[in-house]
Amino acid sequence: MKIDPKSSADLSAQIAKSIRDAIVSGDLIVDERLPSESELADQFDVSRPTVREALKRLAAQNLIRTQRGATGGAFVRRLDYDEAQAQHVTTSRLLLSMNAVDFQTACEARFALERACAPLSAQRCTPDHLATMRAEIHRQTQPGLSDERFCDSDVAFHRALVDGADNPVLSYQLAGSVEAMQPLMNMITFTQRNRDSIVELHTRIADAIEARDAAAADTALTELTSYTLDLGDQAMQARAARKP
Amino acid sequence: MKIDPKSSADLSAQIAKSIRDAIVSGDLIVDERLPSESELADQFDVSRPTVREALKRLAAQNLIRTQRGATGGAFVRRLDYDEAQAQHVTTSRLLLSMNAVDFQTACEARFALERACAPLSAQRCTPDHLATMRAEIHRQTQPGLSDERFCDSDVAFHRALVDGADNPVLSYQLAGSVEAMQPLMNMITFTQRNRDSIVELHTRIADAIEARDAAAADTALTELTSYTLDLGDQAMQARAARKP
DNA sequence: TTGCATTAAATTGTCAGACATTTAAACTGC
DNA sequence: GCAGTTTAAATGTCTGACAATTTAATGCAA
Repeated sequence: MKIDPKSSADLSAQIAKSIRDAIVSGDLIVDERLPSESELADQFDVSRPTVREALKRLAAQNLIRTQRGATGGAFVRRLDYDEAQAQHVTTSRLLLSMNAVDFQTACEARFALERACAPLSAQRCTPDHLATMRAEIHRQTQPGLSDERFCDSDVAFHRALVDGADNPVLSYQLAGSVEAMQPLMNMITFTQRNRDSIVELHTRIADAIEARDAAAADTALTELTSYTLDLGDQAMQARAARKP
Repeated sequence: MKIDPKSSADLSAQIAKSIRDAIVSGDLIVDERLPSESELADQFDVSRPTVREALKRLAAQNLIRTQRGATGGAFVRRLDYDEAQAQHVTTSRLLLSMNAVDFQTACEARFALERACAPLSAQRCTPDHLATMRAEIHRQTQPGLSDERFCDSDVAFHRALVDGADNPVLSYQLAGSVEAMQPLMNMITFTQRNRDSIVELHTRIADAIEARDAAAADTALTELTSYTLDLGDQAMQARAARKP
């Protein structure tokens, strides 16, 4: 293994890329042990700190894990759904906040994706998922619930809906989208009337899913979309009025 | 700033988390300069190599960029759509390969999501996007096109469809899903008859989008979904027969 | 022979200090 | 005022060392 010496990039970045490529291409398989830091330093003809910086880059991407001790070292790590999803949520949130994505755009994207999995959820949803949805709806009716808790419950409801499609890849993609929007949703003030309307729509969605009625679920989701968009518009206008 | 000394985690991981939290929470804003490595070392009471390992972790997540020279340092980086998307694709691909996600699951997820944006695309698609779709369809009819190139073109076609929805958040989420599936699609051998069928379906989709007919687009996409699933099944069976 | 405590070895984690490289600003001479 | 030079600040890299952790080997006693 050798690194292009005339490349202007950091050595640690080049080394990280080299190892990452080996992992992505399947050249290094899950749980395989990488050479020790000293060996890597020799192979790449750099010092150990440089190798370590490269390994830390990979660790930050959850591509490897390290173990200390005699049989320790760096091992290729199996990326599981939860980790990937957490990464996805973090990245999506940063993307929304750093690029000042407006509420409409994010909301539209979220509900469009959610509608995509509603038919599948109507087909395959288990009693477990339905129970979760009902429980969250009930939580949303409780008096004295803070706006933030209401949003939490809203996310939990929609996660159950998505998970009901029984497709982990879909869940991974969608949960990222739904949870990434939470900070934006948290800017909304939910009046009692708002909550009543949302709870009613959630109930209709749950009923439709339970009845295996994809069309009804789609209709309710569409209404929820426009209702949420309206709420967002009002919140934005209120914000604009406060800070002219 | 100080770090929990009794935590068992790596110092560099703790420092990275501390800085990452500051960025995600908005405490550090885009293009803001972090203290120099020496200053950070003093603040966190660790050595400079340890700080550097932490910074490399953040750099690997595209959260910071570094500049050398007198006015250099580490700066909070604006995460743009392309970068986030590239990250998303990489993560998704690894997730699929490392967890041996089967073709059906990935395919179902992909087309479910794609159907979600077809109505929006039918509403807003520009002549530009349509032209791209037509061009890719034409490319798919060319004789002597390798299976891999055919897949490339397929991805490009669907990207144009997705981008036609004119919602960058949707594009970001979906492109991840579509492109992540490409390695799986590449395992399929496309016969001339297969290609003809796909091209016909693509044409129907493009026609529907051009006619602003969301329902027709949805129908064609549904057919394309089941057709692709069939192709996948055949490919899997062929594989199983070759390697019993 | 078996069981247990001790020791040794390998590996990552951390530190200190040094030098190289790059970049922009300050300075100097004209 | 301008061009070239110097200087200072910052990251990039290297060397060598030591600490902490974990496993394996070793040796001794029952």
